[in-house]
Amino acid sequence: MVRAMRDHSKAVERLRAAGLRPTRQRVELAGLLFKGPHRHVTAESLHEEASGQEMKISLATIYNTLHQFTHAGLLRQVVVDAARGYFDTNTGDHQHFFLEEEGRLIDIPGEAIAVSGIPAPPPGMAVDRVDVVVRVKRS
Amino acid sequence: MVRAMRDHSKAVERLRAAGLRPTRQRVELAGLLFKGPHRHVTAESLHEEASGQEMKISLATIYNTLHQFTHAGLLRQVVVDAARGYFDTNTGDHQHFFLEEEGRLIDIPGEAIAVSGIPAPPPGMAVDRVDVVVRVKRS
DNA sequence: AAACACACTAGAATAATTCTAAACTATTGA
DNA sequence: TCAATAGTTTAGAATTATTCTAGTGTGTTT
Repeated sequence: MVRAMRDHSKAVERLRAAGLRPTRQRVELAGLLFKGPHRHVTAESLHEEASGQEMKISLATIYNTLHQFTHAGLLRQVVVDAARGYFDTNTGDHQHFFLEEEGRLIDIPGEAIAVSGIPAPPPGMAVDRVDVVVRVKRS
Repeated sequence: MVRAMRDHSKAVERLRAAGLRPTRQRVELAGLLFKGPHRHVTAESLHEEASGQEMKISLATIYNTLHQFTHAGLLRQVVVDAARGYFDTNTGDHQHFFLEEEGRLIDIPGEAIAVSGIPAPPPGMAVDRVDVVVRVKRS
């Protein structure tokens, strides 16, 4: 009970800090996403997970929420596969292995990897973010 | 006429070398894709271009052909944006700037950029390819 | 507790892509 | 040269992921 309260209020705080109203749906999804270790989800996978835990949240809300969380910097979107957006709870500096056959992502810590020699962006443009995807296959 | 013949037979050679039958559609698309300097296309953009030049090629064939060319190593697919696959005629070692507002790609030469410190892939897996996308925005 | 702005939802709509099955065409070998 | 055949193209339907719409519900502020 105490524990449940703590988790819940942590999610509420997190949402408030991000300028998002702590609605029931957002709090529940934040619970799933940020309770444990970092993870990668798709809208569909998160929706199934929530439904499996008797949370009543529409798929449209999952999409909205994932994008809102992303805008707020709580998630980061990783694009590896046309037509499938993965959202990562780890927004820190890191990159990914992408297992092509399985469609699965594995983190590569930011300290491990370095990209050097990026040319100056076109005039008037600034680097927003550098994504590295290391595609791997069964050998 | 002589020139046209030469271009045409180069495309045919290229396709034969890749193990693809030089059908009318494939030859025409190869003409568009490989005639000039390297370029980035989507299925839709290539279809419009072909249609604009009175080539009668269905969109389904454009999709098939882009994927066949990609398997054959004639193109490389760049994934930057969920739900939009860009195909690049430059299959050599290079990376991309992605202009987020415009949805446009700009090449970064392979010599310029270097990725170091990639950890060993999971056991039984081998690196297929490393993609770097430098996302830029108006500053 | 009322009022307001914002959020949620089901279901329709959209967009990109893939599938299907019938019609066509390049290649092969007689 | 001309079938046979194996691979290719096509229109249109189907699928998949995602976004939109507009009506209902809820958190916040006073």
